[in-house]
Amino acid sequence: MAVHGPAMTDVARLAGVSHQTVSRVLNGHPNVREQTRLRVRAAIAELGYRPNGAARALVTGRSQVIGVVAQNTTLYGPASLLAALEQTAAEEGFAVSVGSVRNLDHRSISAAVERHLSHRVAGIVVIAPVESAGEALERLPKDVPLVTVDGDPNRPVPLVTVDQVAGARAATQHLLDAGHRTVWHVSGPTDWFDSVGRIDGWRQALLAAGLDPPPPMPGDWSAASGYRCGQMLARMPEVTAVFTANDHLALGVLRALHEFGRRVPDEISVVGFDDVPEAAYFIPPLTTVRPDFDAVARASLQMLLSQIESGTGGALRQTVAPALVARQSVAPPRH
Amino acid sequence: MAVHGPAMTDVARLAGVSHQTVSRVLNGHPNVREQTRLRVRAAIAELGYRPNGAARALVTGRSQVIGVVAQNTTLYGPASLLAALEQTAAEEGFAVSVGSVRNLDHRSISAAVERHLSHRVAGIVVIAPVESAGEALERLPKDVPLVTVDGDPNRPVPLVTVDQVAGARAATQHLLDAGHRTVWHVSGPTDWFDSVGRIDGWRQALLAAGLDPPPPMPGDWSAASGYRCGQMLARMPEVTAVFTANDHLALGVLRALHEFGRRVPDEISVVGFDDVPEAAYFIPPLTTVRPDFDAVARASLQMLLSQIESGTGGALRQTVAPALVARQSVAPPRH
DNA sequence: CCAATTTTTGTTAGCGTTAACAGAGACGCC
DNA sequence: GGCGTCTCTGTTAACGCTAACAAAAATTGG
Repeated sequence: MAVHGPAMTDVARLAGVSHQTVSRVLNGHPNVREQTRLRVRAAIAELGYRPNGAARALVTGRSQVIGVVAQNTTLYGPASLLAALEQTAAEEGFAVSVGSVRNLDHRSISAAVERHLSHRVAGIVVIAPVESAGEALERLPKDVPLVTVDGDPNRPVPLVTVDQVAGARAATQHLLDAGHRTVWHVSGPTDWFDSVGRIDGWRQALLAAGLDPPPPMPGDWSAASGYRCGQMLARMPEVTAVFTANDHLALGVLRALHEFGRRVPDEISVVGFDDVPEAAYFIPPLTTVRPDFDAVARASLQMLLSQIESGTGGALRQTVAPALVARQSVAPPRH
Repeated sequence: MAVHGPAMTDVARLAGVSHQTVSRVLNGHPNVREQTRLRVRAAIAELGYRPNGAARALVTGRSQVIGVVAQNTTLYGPASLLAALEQTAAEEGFAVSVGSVRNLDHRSISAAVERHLSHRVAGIVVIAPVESAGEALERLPKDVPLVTVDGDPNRPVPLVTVDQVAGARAATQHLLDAGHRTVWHVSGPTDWFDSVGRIDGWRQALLAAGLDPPPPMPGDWSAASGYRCGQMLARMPEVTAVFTANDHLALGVLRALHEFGRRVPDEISVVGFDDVPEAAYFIPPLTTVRPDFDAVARASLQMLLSQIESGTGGALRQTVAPALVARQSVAPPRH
C-alpha cells in the first residue's frame, strides 16, 4: 500500500526550481524572490505536497515532536495537563507523543524516556509527581531538553509546578477565616510531591494561626479512600472542618458524612483541590482550589522550547498560583 | 547540544561486522549466526546504541508511531480510551502521538490528520463521535491504515465501538424490571453517535415493553446540564425513573433532585453511563453502565495493526458490550 | 559601463537506516 | 573433486530532506 506522496523534488520540478529552493520556502529562509516563493507555494498546493518529517528529523537530528511521560492519564489533573500541553504544542507546530507508564519507578520512566529518545523527540516533559521518578531523571542524557511538571522541588532540573503550598494554605485559611478552631486534612499518597506540598501548606496555615495540626489522614486520591477517611471523621464530634487533597477524596468524605447524618456545611465544612468540572454539582457544591493547568502547560512548553532553541539546559523553576473557588461546602461552625 | 549517540556503523565496527548485519540482528532476521548475533548484541549494549527511528521511518516509509485524533481528552471516556490505547500500543512497540482537536468539524480533523501524516505515522485512530467528523474521514487518503472509535455506524470505515444501544437497553430494562411504569432520559448532545445510540437503546427497551417513550431531555454531558434537566424532572411528580447518558449528567440530576427534596432512590431511581471511578461515591451510589475501554482499545489497535501488516483496508466492524453495574440509586417505585 | 558586492538560485554531500543484490563459505550429491 | 544449493555476510544504492558551498543574477558604486 502506501502510494507515497510527492517529494520535494516533484514540487521543485513543477515550479521550475531546485529542490533546495523549495526547502528554503518551506523553512522561511529570507533570500527567496517573492515571485519564486509564490510559484513554489502554488506547486505545493497543487500537488498536495506534505514535507516528510522523518527525513527532516534525520538530517537535523530533531523531530518536531515533544515526548510526554506521564502516569495514569485518567486522573483529572494529568489528563487536563496533557490536553493543555498538546494544545499549546500544536500552536507551536509540535506534535505530542505520550508515553504513559504504570509506575513512576526508575525503570519505567527510563524505558519511556528511551522510547522517546529513539524517536529523536525535540524535548521531553515529565509529569513526575513522585520521589522515585527523580533519580531516573538525573541519570538521563544531559543534552536532551527536559522539563518536569509537579516534580521534586529539590532536584536541579527545570521544573514547572502548581503552587501546592499556597493553594493548601488558602484552602485552610478560608476554613479558619470562617471561624473553625482547627482543620483536618485528608492527604494524597505521601510519595507524591503534590501531596507533600498540600500537607505543608495546610500545616503552615495552622501553625501561623498558632494551632497544633492534627495528624493528616492519608488517602490515595480516590473517592474510595476519601470515603474511608470520611467514616472516621464522621465519628469524631470535634471535627468541624476538613481540607482534602483533591476533589475526589472530598466526594468520598461527603458521602461518608452524609451516611452518618452529619450535614455539610452545617456541621462540617469541606474544601477540596482541583476544581473538577463536577465539583460544582456535588452535594453540596464543593469549595475547592483551582490550579491553572493551561498556565502550567504554557510555562513548561515555553521553558522546553527555550532550551531547544538556545541549547542551554538552565535549571529554571516556575510556579503557577492556584485560585480558591468558594462554593457552598463551607460555613461557620455551630456554637 | 545534542551529542549524537552512536549509529549503526559504530556498533558494526565494534562487533567487527557490517552495519547490515547489525540491522539484521535488530530486525530479527533469521539468517544470522548465533555467535554473531551475540557479539552484535554485546556491542549494542556496550555503546548504549539506540536505533534512529527517523532514519528507519524514512527508508521504510512508516514510523512506529500511531496517531490518535481525539476531541476533549479531559472527558472520562476519551481519556480512558487514550490511556488504554497508549498502553496497548506500547506493548506492540508503537508510540502514540496525540492530536487533540477543539472541534470535530471537517477542517479540524483534516488538519490533525495532516499533521500525523506528515510525521508518516503507521496508522491513525480517530475517536470521532460526531457526525461532522465522518465526511472528513472519507476524503482521507485511502492508503492510510485507519480505525475509528465510536464513529458513524453507517460509513464504510473500520469501526470499533461500545455497544451503546445494548448498554442503554440494559439500563432502561433494569429500571423497568424494578417496576417502574416508564423511564425518562437525559441524553448527551444529539450530534454524538454515543448519544444517538443510547437514545435508541432506551427507546427500544420502552417500545419492547409496550410503552410510549417520553421526550428525551437533551444535555451536553456536563453535570451542569444534568442539573438543569434535573430541576425540571424534580417538578414532575409522575417521574420515578431516569436514565442519563453519562454519570456526570446523573450527578447533576442527583443534586437537583436533592435540592427539591426528592429522595433517590425512594422517590426517583437514576441510572448513569460510563462508571466513572467516583460513581460508587455519589449520593446515593450510582447504578451505571460500564463500557470496557481496554477492550475497545485492544480491538481498535489490533484492527489497525492488521491493516498495517496486510496492507488491506478492510472495513471491519467490532462492537464491545458494556456491563450494567448495579448500585443503590435504583429501587422499586412507591405505590 | 565595469568591477565589487549583494541577493538569489543551484549543486553536492551526507544524515542512519533498510532493501536488493552479490559474494564467500559450508555442505551434500553425483 | 566439481558443482549446485544452502546459509551467512558484505556492498551498494536509495529514502527525502538540510547544510555547505558554488555559481549565477541582480544591484550598487565609482
